[in-house]
Amino acid sequence: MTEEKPVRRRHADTTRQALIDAAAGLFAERGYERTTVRAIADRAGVNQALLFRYFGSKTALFGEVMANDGRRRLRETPPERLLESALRGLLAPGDAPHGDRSLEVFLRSAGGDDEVAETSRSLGEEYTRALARLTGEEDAELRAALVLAWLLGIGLTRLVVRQEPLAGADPERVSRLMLDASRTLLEGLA
Amino acid sequence: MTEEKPVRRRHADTTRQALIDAAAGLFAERGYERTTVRAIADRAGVNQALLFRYFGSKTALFGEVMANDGRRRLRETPPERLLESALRGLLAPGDAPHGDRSLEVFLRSAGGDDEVAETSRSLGEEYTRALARLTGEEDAELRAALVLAWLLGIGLTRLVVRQEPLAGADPERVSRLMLDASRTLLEGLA
DNA sequence: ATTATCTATAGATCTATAGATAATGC
DNA sequence: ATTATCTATAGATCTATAGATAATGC
Repeated sequence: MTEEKPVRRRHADTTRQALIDAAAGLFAERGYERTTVRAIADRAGVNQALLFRYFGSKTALFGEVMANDGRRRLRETPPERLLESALRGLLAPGDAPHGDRSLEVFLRSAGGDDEVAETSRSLGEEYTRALARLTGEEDAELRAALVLAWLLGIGLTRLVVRQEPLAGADPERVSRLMLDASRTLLEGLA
Repeated sequence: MTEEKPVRRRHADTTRQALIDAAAGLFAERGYERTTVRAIADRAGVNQALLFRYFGSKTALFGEVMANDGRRRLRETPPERLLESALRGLLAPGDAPHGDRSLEVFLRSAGGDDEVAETSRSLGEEYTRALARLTGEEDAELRAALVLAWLLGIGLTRLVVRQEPLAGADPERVSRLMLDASRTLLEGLA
């Protein structure tokens, strides 16, 4: 019942980070468009005017979130484990090991704002390049892009649209089916 | 330079259909959220108040569009050609044979309104059931759902996010890679 | 007389800004 | 004195409605 007002020193960097964290969470839960600057500020426990003071605009904050959090998995995961890591992140968002929810943000924000789409596109292209390193086929990038598209489609169906039977399926079974077929595709056996 | 004011009799059914057609086009181009009721009315050449008179609300019009146009491909295409037809529709929206752009609408509207997501979900589940008829595997529906997810992911990457190299890839090559791998998956060989 | 259509506007958002207030550091 | 924070509000949307106007059918 007590107001959870964390003892927050007046410190710009702390506030900035609180806004980034709040935005990252809300963008992942609702997507860019459905998240209001006021909701972000409320979750961060500060006034919404500060969002504009520190980031200038809502789209700029989105870019900051993607630049900060969004590439963590790409940095920390070796390419050969990237696909599995990303897939598990989408199938069981609860137990995310590094808390990179950027693919969720991507999926929930894709349809909207142009500047947002641009930011999302460049993240996707980085994933594609990383996955393309796994295969020596001459059309490596296209095959990698198809595998990434599959990953995104599964996330879209399961998380965003919540469409059965994928939404309720066992993560292990989904992973096995998808990863096996992807490996075949990347290795040029199909 | 002349105003294209089609000679339109005052006829409720005609106006209703004009609104549905205009909405179908705009939803496919921009998605539900980014399409305003005013834009729909303008394209239909009527006043925006009529949209509410005939459909009650913007979400209700969305439902009407999906019910009308959205299931045309499902009705007219035999299951064994459904996947290829839908894929080609997404890869080359220009030469759509029956003008069913409901999957585009689906992709561009997925992240938004809850009622819209509900409508989209049920369309997706119909596709899944149709595709599941192609395989006798015990997990037919899950395999079909994975194939549909792939289709949606390709559409999302190519049409909505416009991410390379998929956005600019040759439709034939994409089709071949995707359909071959899907066939393997549906037939339980993978 | 009926009903299709339009005008005008309410009411609810939402992003962004200008300027006041309050907390820190020298 | 500086700067982090908040108050108050402008200005731009957007959906939806109430009520006036105009075209059709008997």
